[in-house]
Amino acid sequence: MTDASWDRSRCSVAGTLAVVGEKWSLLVLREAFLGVRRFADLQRNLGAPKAVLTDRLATLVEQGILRREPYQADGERRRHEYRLTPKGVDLHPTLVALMQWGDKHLAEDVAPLALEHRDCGAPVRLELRCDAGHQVSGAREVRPVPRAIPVSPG
Amino acid sequence: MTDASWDRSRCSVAGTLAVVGEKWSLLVLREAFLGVRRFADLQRNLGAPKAVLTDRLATLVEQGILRREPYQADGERRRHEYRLTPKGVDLHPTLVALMQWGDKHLAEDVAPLALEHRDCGAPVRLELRCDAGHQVSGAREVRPVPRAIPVSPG
DNA sequence: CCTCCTGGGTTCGTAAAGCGAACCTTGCTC
DNA sequence: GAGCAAGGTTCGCTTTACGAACCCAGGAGG
Repeated sequence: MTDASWDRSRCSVAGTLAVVGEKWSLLVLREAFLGVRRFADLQRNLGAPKAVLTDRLATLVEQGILRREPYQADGERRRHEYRLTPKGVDLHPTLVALMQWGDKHLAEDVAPLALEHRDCGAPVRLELRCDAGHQVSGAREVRPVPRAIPVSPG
Repeated sequence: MTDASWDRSRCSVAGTLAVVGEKWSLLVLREAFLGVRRFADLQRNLGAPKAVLTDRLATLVEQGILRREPYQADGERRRHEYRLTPKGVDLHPTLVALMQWGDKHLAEDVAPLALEHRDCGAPVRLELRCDAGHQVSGAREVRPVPRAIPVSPG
């Protein structure tokens, strides 16, 4: 029972999923990180229904994860594109985490997309570290500590 | 157009989301990482409908993320509990990433759950690093490099 | 023995979300 | 002024989520 004694209703995992946990949301953000910004390109790359995509984009804009910016291509009408805000950029590790898991457990041959450090070209990966500088090798080395509104102690 | 030129259908992000992207799946895993293993506890903590929970658990077991293990409590009937497999444990960074984002962007006062290094008690966080040992400060320092089946070059 | 209780489900009917196809609108080119 | 394309909206259908009710096994208690 010990580990159940904190208030799930304000859990950050749940909160984040409430914002980006719907179908397509994270895939839209994947595209955003790949530099895709226009509705039609998103729609083509994702294969999502337009209505759903419209709705997801609106939600992400509303949440401050994307922003809608006007742009003007040569000899074309004024349109707008969707770009990541800093708040959206902060979701990068989440996507990397999902990608790394898929690369390890789903890839049939080789990972379809590599991430490399722009400065040195070396492959990039996510790591857990503590503030004392130790690398944390796995989940078992991490202790979750509830902070808010503990169940009234006996 | 450059960044759109690889095969999304085998994207690891999409693949991972296909496995754990449904509603409740990641929250079930959150509970698993907190040590919750029994159906009734999961149901109580999550507030998910039983039918959905049953279905998610079955999917996660099928996918090799959880395993169903028999156990026997004192003076009770033989039941089974759900435990993370190594494949499931590998989803830890994903949950940490979601949590960190929520802690930063949704928390009203203080993060409801802290993670600390079991050995030294220091707070733990996710970091991007390259194999050359550099810390990668943000998404902009990462270059995505498609590897599979590029569009036939002109 | 019969009933209650509890964990772990299944079965329902309804409400919401996702879906593809069709349609609309704006403003460009021809 | 016809055609086209981006970026949507609308529509009807299918799938999924939902909560409430029910079921089943087995130990406890009378």
